[in-house]
Amino acid sequence: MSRKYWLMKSEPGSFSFDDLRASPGATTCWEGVRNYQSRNFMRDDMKKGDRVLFYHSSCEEPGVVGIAEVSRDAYPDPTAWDPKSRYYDPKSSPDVPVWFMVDITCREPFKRAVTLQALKDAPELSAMKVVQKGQRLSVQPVTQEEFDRVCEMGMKG
DNA sequence: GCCAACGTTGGC
DNA sequence: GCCAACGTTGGC
Repeated sequence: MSRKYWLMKSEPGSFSFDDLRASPGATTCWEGVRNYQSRNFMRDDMKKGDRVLFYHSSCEEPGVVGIAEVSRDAYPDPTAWDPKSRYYDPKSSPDVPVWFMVDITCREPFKRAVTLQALKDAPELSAMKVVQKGQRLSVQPVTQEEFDRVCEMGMKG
């Protein structure tokens, strides 16, 4: 089974790529996704070893800032059944979990962020969901070609 | 802060 | 099953 490629959004004000690097083992659980399509991608299609473009959203300069890797297959998100969590959702329970998460681990920061504008300016990336208007998925698939191209852009001096 | 686009909810 | 109301996302 071949490796797959993803883009995952995070607001740097709540969890940035630097936060990921500073986490124990440079690893975090991707808690709090409460969208069915994004959940399905994580639960059904993401596998350990898949590569991730880490994207900063809702910030001064939105864009891809580094590479991460899926380090654990999907498992139930326990914040969904914690009434004190901001991600609490009474639809989910330990017996019948509704929401799932994966773990991701930092691989490599980009030398230079690949801004949303730069993504939009690259004709070969025009099919990426992140450049399309009204596309709000926080977890989205990208092709290997798109992944490689974004890495190239982020790694050039 | 604004607002367009989208997803979810709930009345009917 | 329809659809209006509402909440959220996220760029600007």
